[in-house]
Amino acid sequence: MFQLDLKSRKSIYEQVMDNLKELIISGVLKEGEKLPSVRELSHSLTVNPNTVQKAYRELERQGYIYIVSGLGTFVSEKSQIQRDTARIEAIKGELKNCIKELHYLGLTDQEAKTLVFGIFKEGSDRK
Amino acid sequence: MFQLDLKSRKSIYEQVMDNLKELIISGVLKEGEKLPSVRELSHSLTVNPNTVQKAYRELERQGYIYIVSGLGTFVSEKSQIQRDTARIEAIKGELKNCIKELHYLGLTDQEAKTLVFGIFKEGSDRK
Amino acid sequence: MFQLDLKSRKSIYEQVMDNLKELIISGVLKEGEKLPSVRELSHSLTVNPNTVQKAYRELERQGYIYIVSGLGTFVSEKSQIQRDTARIEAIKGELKNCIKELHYLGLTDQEAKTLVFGIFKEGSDRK
Amino acid sequence: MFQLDLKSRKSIYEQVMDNLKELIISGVLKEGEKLPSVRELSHSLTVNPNTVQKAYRELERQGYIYIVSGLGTFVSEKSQIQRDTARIEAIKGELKNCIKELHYLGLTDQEAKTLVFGIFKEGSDRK
DNA sequence: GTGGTCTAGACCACT
DNA sequence: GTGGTCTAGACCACA
Repeated sequence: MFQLDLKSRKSIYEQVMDNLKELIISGVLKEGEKLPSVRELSHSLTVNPNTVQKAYRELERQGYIYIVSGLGTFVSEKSQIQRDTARIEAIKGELKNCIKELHYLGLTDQEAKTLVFGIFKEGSDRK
Repeated sequence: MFQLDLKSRKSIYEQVMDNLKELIISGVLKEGEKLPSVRELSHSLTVNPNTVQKAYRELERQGYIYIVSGLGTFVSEKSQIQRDTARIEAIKGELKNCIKELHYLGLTDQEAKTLVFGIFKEGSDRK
Repeated sequence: MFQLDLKSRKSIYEQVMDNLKELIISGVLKEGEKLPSVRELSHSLTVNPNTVQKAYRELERQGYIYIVSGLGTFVSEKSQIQRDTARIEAIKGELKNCIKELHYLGLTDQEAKTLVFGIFKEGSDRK
Repeated sequence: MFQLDLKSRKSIYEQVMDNLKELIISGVLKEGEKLPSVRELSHSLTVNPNTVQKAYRELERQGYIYIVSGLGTFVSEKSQIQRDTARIEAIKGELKNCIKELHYLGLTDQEAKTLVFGIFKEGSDRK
């Protein structure tokens, strides 16, 4: 389904969440579709089931999926996904800091913009 | 000098780092200027000296300050940091993660771009 | 696993680092192999866990090991370290200092060269 | 007389020692010649007198100079300089470790030798 | 005075 | 169980 990077500093459950989010947002996992069971996924990732469960629970909290006890876990309708504006603001803050730091490191405004654009470009190329 | 948010999810030493970096980048702390000693700062923040030291050491590793044992800690010359391509790459990575996360949060590519642009615009307005 | 010399002028965490590096380089600890946990090693060395952790973190920074929070610490693949030109430069610096010091100690350039050659010779003999 | 690098991790008194040693070994400071007084040198280096004094004391211990109370400090006869064989062995150990590490980093024996030679070459070029 | 190392112990998040 | 952070101290070498 996807791969984890143990060497990353990100915790494993976060990586699982991020990967699943990506699959949902990109439409690979469609609305209403059933996710693999905790056991299945934990086995295929060779990861502790608790870790997968934590990822599922957090994704449910954020509205991406819903868990039906005894039946399985399913992708929510798009409209269910809450826009976590607080989180968005936090990220905006981080972005600001990064850009400020780029300036401090000697990049011109233009260079910084080019760098950021490059990231968007990479992203859309990959798709 | 600045305030910490003990309730934040960010660890204290990271907050110390970010605050100091901010002060350096914004020019409040000038090149060559002496930072408060580990003990001073730890006292004024009512935080353990080890915590401040950890922040100082990491900032030194990133090139923002240099530590002279027995003398004190000083802001590096900008020229020391510039051309630090490794650091720029690291920031690029952070930016990537931020942008990825915006997508996760449901923003379209276009919305994310607009948000990032806004940051650049704010920056140039402020000047 | 190994022994520390508390009387040494080297700090404990450096001794831990050097010993582990030696074990990794010599192949006693193989790629991917799990290192003892911080607590285990600190206990078996009768040393504070923080001290071991410091050694582990520095070794991670240098690329020799990688740390997975909650899982353990593992020896990096060699390929991760190779081509680490920054590290090579750092070693070159150390070598320079050593050679400078030999000169300080009164060895002529020729004597120093002979000594260094001897090391290469030993190495190839041992093979 | 010479310059210090505060950003170096070497302690200042060690830098003073090393510089003076270099001047003595290279013959710039000749046998019997008077060294600058602690005050003079500490002033010209803008350094704490205690620091210079510590360097002088240590150099005396190693036989490079001798201190005559009330008169000044002088360069020893060459024959006085003790060959600190223990120290030489220690350095040899460090060199061994460095070279081992170079091998581990993927350098061939030949590449390592070339690198080490380069250092000797630089040194003699500078003279 | 400065930073550097270390101990003994605590609490936390993650696996 | 794992590592990560933090506190409240202590002692050291250096300036």
